[in-house]
Amino acid sequence: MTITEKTRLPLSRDRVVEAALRVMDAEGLEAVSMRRVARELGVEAMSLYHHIEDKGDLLDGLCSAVMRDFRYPEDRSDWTATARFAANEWRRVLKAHPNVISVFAGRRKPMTDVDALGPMEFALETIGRAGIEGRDAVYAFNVMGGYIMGFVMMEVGQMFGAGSLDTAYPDPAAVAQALPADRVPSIIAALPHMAECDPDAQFDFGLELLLAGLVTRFGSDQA
Amino acid sequence: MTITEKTRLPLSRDRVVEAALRVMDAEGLEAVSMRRVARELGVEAMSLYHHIEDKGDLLDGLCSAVMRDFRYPEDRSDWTATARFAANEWRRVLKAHPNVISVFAGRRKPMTDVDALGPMEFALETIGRAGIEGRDAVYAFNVMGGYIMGFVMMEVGQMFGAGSLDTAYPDPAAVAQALPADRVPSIIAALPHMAECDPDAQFDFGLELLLAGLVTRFGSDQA
DNA sequence: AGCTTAGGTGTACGCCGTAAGCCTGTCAAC
DNA sequence: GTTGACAGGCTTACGGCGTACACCTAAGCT
Repeated sequence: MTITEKTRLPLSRDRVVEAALRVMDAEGLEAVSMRRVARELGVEAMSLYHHIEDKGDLLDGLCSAVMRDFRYPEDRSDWTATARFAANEWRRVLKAHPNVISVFAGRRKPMTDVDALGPMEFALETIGRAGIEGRDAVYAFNVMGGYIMGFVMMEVGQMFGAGSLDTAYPDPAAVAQALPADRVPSIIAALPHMAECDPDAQFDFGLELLLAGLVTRFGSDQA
Repeated sequence: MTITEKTRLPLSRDRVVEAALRVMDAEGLEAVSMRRVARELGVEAMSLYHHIEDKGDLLDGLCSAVMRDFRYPEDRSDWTATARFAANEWRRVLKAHPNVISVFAGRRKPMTDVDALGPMEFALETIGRAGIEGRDAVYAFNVMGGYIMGFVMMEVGQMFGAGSLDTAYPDPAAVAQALPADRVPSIIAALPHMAECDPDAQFDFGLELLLAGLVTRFGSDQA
């Protein structure tokens, strides 16, 4: 189909997903509706269905698009360094689109898109390079993956008081105000430290704990 | 208000939240609408607004209700045992309502309900008993909490092929079918092990890694 | 020239959250 | 005992949602 006198780019699955990503980043996940995404493209809602199955398919596309930003290192000689890199990269792509974690959380089926699976393949490959195989590899993957996903989820959600991103931490004093002071003394005591903590350092802290645990459990041979 | 001739229980926030929980467990999160919950109670949608602020408030109530199932141990003498207990309990309450993890993931503000905060208070208290204080306590909490949340999220989502719950694992052969075989060899190799793995054992595996890491980092005094 | 088809549009249906107002039964104040 | 406030139900209505279905147009074939 040639471009009409309006000189409008033709739609495509990628363009639709990109537009949805923009809407999600700018206005939140609940703003991602067929009509809103279509408007973003100067088009009617029903036109999107020529390029995606349905809304679920669009959300799957969002997950894949986010994962496609994952960068792979050239040097993979040291597996712990590679694992560190992968973990940080995973967190980076998730935090680049803070609302996408809700989409992942809402999924009830395995991914099949090869773009979305690339990072997982890379992670398993790295685990294999560490000499961790079979059942142990799955253990290692789920432990690391769970940690990363959960950490980001708590981080972007400011779920238990500690947030990050560009939105500042909630003021500890204000949060404490909203709490029944005598019932949750340990939380109150922790609040100021939540505000002052560097989330990157926290993430690294747990990451090193897990990596060290994996190393002592499985040795540290490289390939 | 006395009970009318229809002998219907009066509504209350707790009854509304309970009904919503039932709907969510039976029909999924997207079925939790004002009208559906009202129908569950034999009532009209607008009646709910006399007991909850709005839908967001209802979802907050779901989170609190789930956390209220958290059981606390009597014996807290050994802090690692207590931490293990708390982690397992946290996972248990989340898995008892597999869709609630999406609600948590969608939250963008700290919790203030004391019922929902009880487990967090308990966790921080336990961490304190381990002699971990201040900034370190926040680190430990976020690391453990992130791990638990993320593990459950991946577990109930069957996100990367490995699921659990009563729904059986996806057949590894069938999943492999849907994959571009040559592009993701490590995933293909891991699939059968995902199917055969015990998720409880996986969870414990990572949990022990983290606990051991915390112990070596901070010593193991008890209180 | 005529056919197929890809890719856009418009209309319509049954959901959704919720604002606004109404109706009735309870209960405290008089 | 009457009255007035009000708690807690109900009804209606509005705008937005996902999407089924029918339609239109123009490109690319034979």
